[in-house]
Amino acid sequence: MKISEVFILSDKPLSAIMEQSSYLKDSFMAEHISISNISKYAGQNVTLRGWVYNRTDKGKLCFLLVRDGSGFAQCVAFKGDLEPEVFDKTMRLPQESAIIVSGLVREDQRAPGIPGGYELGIKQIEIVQEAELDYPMSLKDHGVDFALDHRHLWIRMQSQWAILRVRAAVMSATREWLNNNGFFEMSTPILTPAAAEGTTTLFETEYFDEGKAYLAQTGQLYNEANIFSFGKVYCFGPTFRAEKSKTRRHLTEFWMLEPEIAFCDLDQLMEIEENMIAHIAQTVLKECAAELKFLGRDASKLERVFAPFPRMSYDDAAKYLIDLYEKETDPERKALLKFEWGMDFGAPHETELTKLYDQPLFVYGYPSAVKAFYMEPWPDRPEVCKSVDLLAPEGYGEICGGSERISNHDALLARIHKEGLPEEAFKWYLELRKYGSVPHSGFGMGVERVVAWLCGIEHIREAIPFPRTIKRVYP
RNA sequence: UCCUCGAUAGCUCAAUUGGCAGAGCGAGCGGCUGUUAACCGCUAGGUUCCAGGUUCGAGACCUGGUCGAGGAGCCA
Repeated sequence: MKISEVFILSDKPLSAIMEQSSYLKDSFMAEHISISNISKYAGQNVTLRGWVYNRTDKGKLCFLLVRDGSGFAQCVAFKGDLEPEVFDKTMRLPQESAIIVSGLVREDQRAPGIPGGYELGIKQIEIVQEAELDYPMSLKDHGVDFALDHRHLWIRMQSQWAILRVRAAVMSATREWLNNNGFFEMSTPILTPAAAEGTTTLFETEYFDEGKAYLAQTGQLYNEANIFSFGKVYCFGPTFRAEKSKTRRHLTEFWMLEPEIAFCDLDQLMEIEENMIAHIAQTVLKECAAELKFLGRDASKLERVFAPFPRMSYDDAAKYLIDLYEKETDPERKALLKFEWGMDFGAPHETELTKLYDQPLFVYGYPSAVKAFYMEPWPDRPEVCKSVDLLAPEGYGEICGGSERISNHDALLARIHKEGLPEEAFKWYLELRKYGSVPHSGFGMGVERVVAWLCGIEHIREAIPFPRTIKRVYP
């Protein structure tokens, strides 16, 4: 069968497109497939629907790299196989044109793509829309500012496609593990009346006649209410921080997972964290092998991510860091590594600690002074609290932060007073400690940081479809 | 808020001591039956971020500003 026709539909109404599409189906009878499954169709005629990612024409031969959302596949047109006007049109297809292309799938090691190794010999091509010629995102390098200004187009590029597919897998694996382990997803409010930890880092908005409302920077306090009804819960949504942080690890809007568990102490919390993180890493390794390979990620580094993770007390970490600081001779590095007991870790400190292991590292028992007011004090050491941070290897830093919460009413009230927080705002939160209070714990996981770590990318702004930074709310 | 760096063609960048504004990619035209960010030839494409200053002469030097990046602090 040799059918060679080009339909140019861009100026026609949708009904006309539908009509001609169904005509095509009848006339060609090729199954619509996803590129991700192309290897199953070797030797068969199929139809792909997608966009021209790249085109290379070579005289009587034309290669189209077509993407369809599920992957990237090479489609090859030979001049001798097609009507002259069809071949000519194919040769001139601009990047990003939308097409429906049919032909024979064949195995060929030379064929690029994701997954690659298979290509489609074009028999018929339908142009849904011929893209305009001034597509800004050429396949060469781009600067950060230009790329972010064109984020709506940048996400079409292979690297961004791969990263955001990993992100989706991370989110799905996270929910999968929690749902399979007795957790219930609870949506906590995004518009909130007050800060959990002070008001300097909140986005503020007018709320009718009620004064100010603030975009949530955590759902934790609400989840502490939820556990007394559901036992084990999590919230998973956007979180907002108005901090003027300008680093590769910060966004003003990021996605945070926050599990909260009743009858759970710090040790049990760490077990939950390491099992969940290991599940996420192993799922991504399995389901996103092609994406990680494209990104050049060393998969062996992730294969080691199995529970249990190493644990280190803050005291031991501090000892190690102070020793490191004292031995450092380079004045510039010495200034960065400056450390004494009681300080919170900076990024350079985290990096040094994670160099010690090729697994994520738990550091527990931080000084209460550098942590939030609701964290349970260590027994007999009130200057330290039952908190734990999980630091990702290879310098990716803190991916989870959690703690056992104060369950005693009077102890919590005392902390609220000590921090100078308005008692009235925490009335309901304190009330949870009056009716069946139990030891409980929870943590927050920054999705973009986990994605950046798993993908091995430099900056978390690429780990979310439309990043919001201190200098950017467009597009 | 602080420190450091940057802004030149649609994009990525170069331009020696202050002396004619350049290349690659992208776009257009032509050539090529296996390209992997193809290659070869030709064509088009510039308010060198803005304002002022020094100079015979400024992309470069000086002053002020705008925008951006990296980092610190803070945090996930």
